[in-house]
Amino acid sequence: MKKEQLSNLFERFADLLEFNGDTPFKINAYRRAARTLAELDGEIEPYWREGRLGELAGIGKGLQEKIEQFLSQGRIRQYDELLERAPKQLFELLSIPHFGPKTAALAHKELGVQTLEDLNSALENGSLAALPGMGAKKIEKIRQGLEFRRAAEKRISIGYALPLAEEAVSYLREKAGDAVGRISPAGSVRRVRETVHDVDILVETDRGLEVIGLFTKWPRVSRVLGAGHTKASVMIDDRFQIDLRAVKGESWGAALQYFTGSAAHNVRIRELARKKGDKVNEYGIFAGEDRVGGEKESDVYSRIGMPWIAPELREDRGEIEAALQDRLPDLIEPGDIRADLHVHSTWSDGQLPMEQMASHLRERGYAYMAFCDHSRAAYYANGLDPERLRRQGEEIMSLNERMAGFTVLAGVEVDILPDGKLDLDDETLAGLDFVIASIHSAFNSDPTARTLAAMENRYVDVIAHPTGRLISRRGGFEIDMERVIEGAARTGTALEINAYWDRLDLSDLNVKRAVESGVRLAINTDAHHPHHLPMMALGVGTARRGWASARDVINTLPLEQLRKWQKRSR
DNA sequence: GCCGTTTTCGGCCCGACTGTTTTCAGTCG
Repeated sequence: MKKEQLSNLFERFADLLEFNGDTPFKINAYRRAARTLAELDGEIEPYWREGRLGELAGIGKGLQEKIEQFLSQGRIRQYDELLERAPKQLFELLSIPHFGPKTAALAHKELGVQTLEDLNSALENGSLAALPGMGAKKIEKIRQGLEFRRAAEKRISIGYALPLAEEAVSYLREKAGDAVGRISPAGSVRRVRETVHDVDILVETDRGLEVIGLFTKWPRVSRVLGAGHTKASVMIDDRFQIDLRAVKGESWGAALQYFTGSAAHNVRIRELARKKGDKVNEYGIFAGEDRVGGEKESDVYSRIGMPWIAPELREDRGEIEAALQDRLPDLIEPGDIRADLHVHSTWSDGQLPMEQMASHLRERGYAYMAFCDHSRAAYYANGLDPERLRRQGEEIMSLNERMAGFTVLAGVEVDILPDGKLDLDDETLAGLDFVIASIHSAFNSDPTARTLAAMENRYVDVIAHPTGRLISRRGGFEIDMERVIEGAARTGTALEINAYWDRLDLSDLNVKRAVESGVRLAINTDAHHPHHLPMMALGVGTARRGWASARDVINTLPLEQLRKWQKRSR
């Protein structure tokens, strides 16, 4: 993917410029262009061929020329020249906390530091400490930063971060009592990004020092990195950072808006405010010296003439334009979900028998659910053949007689085989209430064609985890999502947002594409244990990040309407 | 390097914290 290569190239270009002490605005221009490219719908080449590169946000004459150079020659001369003169591992060095471009340039110029190993030596032999401006504490921070960089290579899943944030909020609410008012997660956790690098919590209080003191004594805190009267940073399990910020009530809304981000969204918001002659910062909205708002988050938006924007949309992916034109989507809410349509039991690799599992789902307030255990090709998961499926169906019938006001559908997660056929015949599928199809093997045998073939089957209601990615382990198979979305729209098959923390598949961007094409979605937990059921919130969050409404999602439908929606009844 | 209903030049979001600075630079979010 050329656009991804270019996006990475521009990010590194910005690092190089920063290392060389170039102007910050120029550096930002490169980073903005990198972002535009990363989030571009479709390929970059057509823009080049049709001379439309200049239409892209933040791509002017100079960057256009660089993109053309890259696309025609595979490289950018100026970049190569900068790279030539920079330390060998510049990008690795710059990723070390507290070791920024200025310090890197100094260490390179004075000590010839080229690599992480060089830096380690310069720390060990005291030569870095001997440089001007390098005191003992700064050296210690860099040493810890280097250690941290080696330990924490990857980001943390939202599946871990969101519950942790909620736990921190509960702790504060309980311990701080009437010292605190409103408390909320902020940052990428509040935006429900699939991975985050820390958790931000905002608390309303007039007694900052006291509340922050309490927070640093939370038993889950393993280390306090810093604590003042407006902010504390702590580590959980020595590997995960939480930042707490204390603000006064009059600033609550402005602060919540500011600390929720994203950075790109906030830059746009502040620009708009400035054009109206206002100044927005984390303390409020100001016209000259006068405070004109900031107590409520919506103040920030209403002041610049737009409705409040849901946190999940705040990525500068068109939400600001939509808000200005009053065409923000009517986003799906957690309470819209009436069913979980992808749940496993001990009939395959689930950990609880159906009756217990079904009780947990009913307790969550759903009206119905579907057991979709694996089919026989998933032998590792004790997959079901037609005979065992028939017996499971009988058990579900008797289960339904005992479950008042709650319906259990007999379903299956049928494997899409390497040749594109399904692992069960149509007669068996016709005997079930609900059918999910998915790829679990042979990821390299044309997953696009196999998925398209599966969608042609009139009994297949949903394609589960369409890209097969595991966020912490693999990127997913090479699937042409554009064609899959077209196929789903044509055949009337839903695509799953698998809410399991390591999948979140479809991703937010793919959800947005699907919604724009009129494809229906199904948000399911793929639960193998009741502990997995709360992850529905991650799926709904991902749907919201993809601009989905309740009407885009089939498991918001009452059961009779779900049945009418199915292909088999059309 | 980008961009324009103040502008084709002169802006570009803005503040906290830390350390080593005796007045501010670097880093971070």
